[in-house]
Amino acid sequence: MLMDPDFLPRRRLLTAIKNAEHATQQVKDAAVRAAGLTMAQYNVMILLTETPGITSAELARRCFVSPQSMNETVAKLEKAGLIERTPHPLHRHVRETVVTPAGRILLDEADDRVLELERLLRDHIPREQQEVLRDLLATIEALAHGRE
Amino acid sequence: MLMDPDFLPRRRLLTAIKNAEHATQQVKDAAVRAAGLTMAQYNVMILLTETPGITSAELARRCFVSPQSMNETVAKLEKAGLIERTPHPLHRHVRETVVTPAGRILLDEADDRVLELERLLRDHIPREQQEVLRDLLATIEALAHGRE
DNA sequence: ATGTGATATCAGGTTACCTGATAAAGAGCA
DNA sequence: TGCTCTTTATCAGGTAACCTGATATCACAT
Repeated sequence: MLMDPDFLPRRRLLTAIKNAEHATQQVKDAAVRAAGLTMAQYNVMILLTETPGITSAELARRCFVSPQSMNETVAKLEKAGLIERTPHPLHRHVRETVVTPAGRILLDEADDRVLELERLLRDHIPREQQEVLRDLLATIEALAHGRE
Repeated sequence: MLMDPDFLPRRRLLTAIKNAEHATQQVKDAAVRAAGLTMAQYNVMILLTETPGITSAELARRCFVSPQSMNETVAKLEKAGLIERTPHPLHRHVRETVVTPAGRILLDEADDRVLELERLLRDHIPREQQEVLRDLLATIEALAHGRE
């Protein structure tokens, strides 16, 4: 059963995306782990830095994981004192989540190393190409989400 | 502690890559799971289709995982009858791995659905842009691998 | 013949997911 | 008021995919 050679795995956009992501993920993982965090924890804290005070349920939605899964990550971060969860003034069983100063220190340590990679990429890719890449990846993300 | 707004998470190439990969991965995962395979199994079988007869150790190297980890995946595929491992004629404790006809059927079933996504992407991205994207992602992969 | 290196594989452990089941509280409505 | 619907949070149990460490085996070069 012959396959169109233009659709062989090594010619696929999906393969190129997976490979690039996997390679960058490995570097990020080492950076994050060096600060004593896991990737899941790092991702949550990054989100909390951008939009402080969101709930665990909201974090789950933004990360496209189940609330239960996010709850696990958040519970571990809380026990480690890296985030704080305070009851919402109106809706008391809802808990607003923020990064603590201690968490911020670890996050910065991890993110500094991640940013080294980001800068490396930008130093090797012309600015206009960076825009093209961002656009293409956003298009792809949207197309994929439309398939779920 | 203020951050250069151009390096905020939502402006990062690394974020764009992660998001696109995650979205496509979800679709692929559903496709693969519908055929009764896991992503790890699918990836191994795809590699075996491109280069039949390679060893578990070689598969591990190409997937950037430990030999032990790959051994697990391969053992499960073998037990399910989806791959076959025959002793190398010269080096008898080395086992050459190939996809069985039964495995091929499941793989094709999974890959048909994955190719639907690949085609969707290509239908929405001009051909020249596809080349640009492949090049950029290959560059990024190489840069990241250089950092390990 | 002997040590080096590669392959294979067992054992044990972690992380990040998942589904299912509950509890608790606010929101909308009869 | 009381009742149902939805959302949030969380416990319990389970799985896939990784990891490190320890062994056994065998080819090969010194």
